[in-house]
Amino acid sequence: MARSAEVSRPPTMADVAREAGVSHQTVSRVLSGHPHVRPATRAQVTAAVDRLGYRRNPAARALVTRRTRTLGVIAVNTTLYGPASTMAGLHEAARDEGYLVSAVTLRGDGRQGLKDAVDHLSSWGVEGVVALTPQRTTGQALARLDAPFPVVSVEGGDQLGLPAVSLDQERGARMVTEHLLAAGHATVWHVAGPDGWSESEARTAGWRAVLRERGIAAPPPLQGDWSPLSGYRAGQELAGHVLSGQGPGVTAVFVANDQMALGVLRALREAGVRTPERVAVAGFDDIPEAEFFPPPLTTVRQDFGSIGRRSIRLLIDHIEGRARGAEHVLVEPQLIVRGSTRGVAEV
Amino acid sequence: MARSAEVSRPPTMADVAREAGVSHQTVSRVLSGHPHVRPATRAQVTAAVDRLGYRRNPAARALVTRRTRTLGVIAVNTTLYGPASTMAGLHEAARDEGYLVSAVTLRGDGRQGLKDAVDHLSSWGVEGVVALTPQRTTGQALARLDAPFPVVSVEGGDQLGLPAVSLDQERGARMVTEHLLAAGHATVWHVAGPDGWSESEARTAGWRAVLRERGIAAPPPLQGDWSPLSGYRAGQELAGHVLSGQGPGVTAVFVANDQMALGVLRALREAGVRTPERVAVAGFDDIPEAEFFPPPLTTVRQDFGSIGRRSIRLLIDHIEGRARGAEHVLVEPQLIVRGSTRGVAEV
DNA sequence: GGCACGATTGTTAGCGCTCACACACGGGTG
DNA sequence: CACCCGTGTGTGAGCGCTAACAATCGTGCC
Repeated sequence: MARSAEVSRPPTMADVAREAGVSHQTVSRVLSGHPHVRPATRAQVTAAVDRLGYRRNPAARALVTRRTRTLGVIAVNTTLYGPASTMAGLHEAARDEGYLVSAVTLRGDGRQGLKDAVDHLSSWGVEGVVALTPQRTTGQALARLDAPFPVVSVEGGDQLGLPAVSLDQERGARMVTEHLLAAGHATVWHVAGPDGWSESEARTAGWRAVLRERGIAAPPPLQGDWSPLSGYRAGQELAGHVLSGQGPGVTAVFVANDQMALGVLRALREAGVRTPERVAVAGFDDIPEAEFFPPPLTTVRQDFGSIGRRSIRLLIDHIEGRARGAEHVLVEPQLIVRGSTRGVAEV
Repeated sequence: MARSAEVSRPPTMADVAREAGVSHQTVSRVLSGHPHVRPATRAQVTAAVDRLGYRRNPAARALVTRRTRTLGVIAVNTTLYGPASTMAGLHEAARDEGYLVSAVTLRGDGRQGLKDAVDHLSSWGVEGVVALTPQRTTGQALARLDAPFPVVSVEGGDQLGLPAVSLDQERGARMVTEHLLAAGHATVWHVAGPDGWSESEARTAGWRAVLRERGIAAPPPLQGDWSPLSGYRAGQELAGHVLSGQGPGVTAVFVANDQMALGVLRALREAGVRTPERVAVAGFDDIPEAEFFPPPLTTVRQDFGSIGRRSIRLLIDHIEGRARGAEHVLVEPQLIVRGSTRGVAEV
């Protein structure tokens, strides 16, 4: 490791060149895998690199190549299972493609928060952004932002004019609804997610479409905010209907996500309404806990990891000029049938 | 927006200088908030910046300042609630301090995977790393890595010789155990997490310490792997003890995390063992679902967000030379008492 | 035997910014 | 009235790297 005694600055390409007895350009060529380098030279350079523990300075590279190989992610609530899993897929794919990913959580609401987030990423020179903006207004704000780099929208709804990736929410909702009808239920009730969320709206739309197609009247949907508590409240209301025996009978409920379904199950249980014997319940997402709910929850699995990976690939295709336009990648949902909709009690 | 017609390259500081009729140095001064600039000049520069939509090139800055203001995070499984929440806190704090954060998930096991992760971050010039490495071996590998930048360990156990942040796991375990004993239970059973995880070991240690202090024999701990399924299996075993009436009576169980507790609850329910009347159950973490478990789960709340924020601050203190050495920041746990350990059934 | 051409290596110029320094100016001080 | 010092601004020199071009050395072919 003996070398000229600078105080303790990391070695530069020139240091390596000197050590290997070649020019700095040759070092650069070896490091970037340029073809026309004699094997012997290459070996010398590699040895010198190892000896000195040299690493290329990314800032200097970025300065001259105008490529930072850095991507940004904008998300709302990354502590939930879905977004967190999507992020994991995102990071993995980006790393495989040789990019760095940095995430920013949206703070404050819509317009300004979004602009701040984009600015933050922008000031670090990201080459593109994946935005997890499930709320309609945020998606629209995003589309209007006109960022100086490609933006891919994930679960951001349809009409944004941006390249997008999402689960086929409507299809998933149809699958659950059809599953419940096939089990002999006369109709299917629905606990919807909050207004203004594209996922929420697509799931409701899918549910409604199936009922319409079969000429079944859709009961008035209840509404929650994705939280278990809101599901609990909706569940209490449903239990009321069951016990009072009024209106179209409540025998099957499609809840727009698993967390709310947990709340619904609790409310039904507290009211003495047995699941699935008296009321069948299904959710959406397939969070890891769903299999252990009382009873195990029938739900629609979203392959969040795959959504993340697809969106990174789409983004990179745009950055590297292999894609243009606003294509929409749809990921297939999968119905997971468990005890909460089976004829037999599991618990 | 009229300006000299380069093809379409983003404006440089020189462009702004020309536009504002000053030198590039003055622009730099304005942008970095240098004091000795006449207000009028400052205004001209700001106006020119706005007019041109100018942004400083981060690569050029980093090249000369030798500061990338980028941090790395290494984590294992970021899809779980705990790590995901910690990450969120981390990102937030870093953004407030003007740093960019990039995360990398560990792939493969211990040594090599860790080295690859560090290399990846390193090649992007991170100035420091926060490592969420709850497994003992990973933590040790990390300590031995001798990275060229500060590393803060989160929940990585004690003896690593690295600056560290963690929840006071042992204290949390003591709180639950004491809570259960105070409710009149003769002893407390334990479903532990997997071997080799510092959190698992600290929780077991806290539980054992309380029993020892009171001269109570510790029942043999069962063991899971954090998953609901493993909790379910442990729960079946416990249910067996309860029903057979053998050995020291099972009336209270401290489960090392909430997800396993969910499995335990299900197993007990299936075996007809009522909670909390017959057996009280407590968990650890306070995941959002815990409040809606059947019954609502008594647990120890970890303030994951705060853990994330503290670790970023600690890391930045090291980077900026305000701290040295291997101090260990402990975050206080909080006991959350719910129906699963109350004398009265909630459900 | 000379020349074209590909393989291999070196030389030169920046990329866009900050730092160190120089310079100009004005008002107080001895 | 010369001098000093603080304020405000400009000039020049790189940071460490890649891209473009230039130079050198063979080798095969006519």
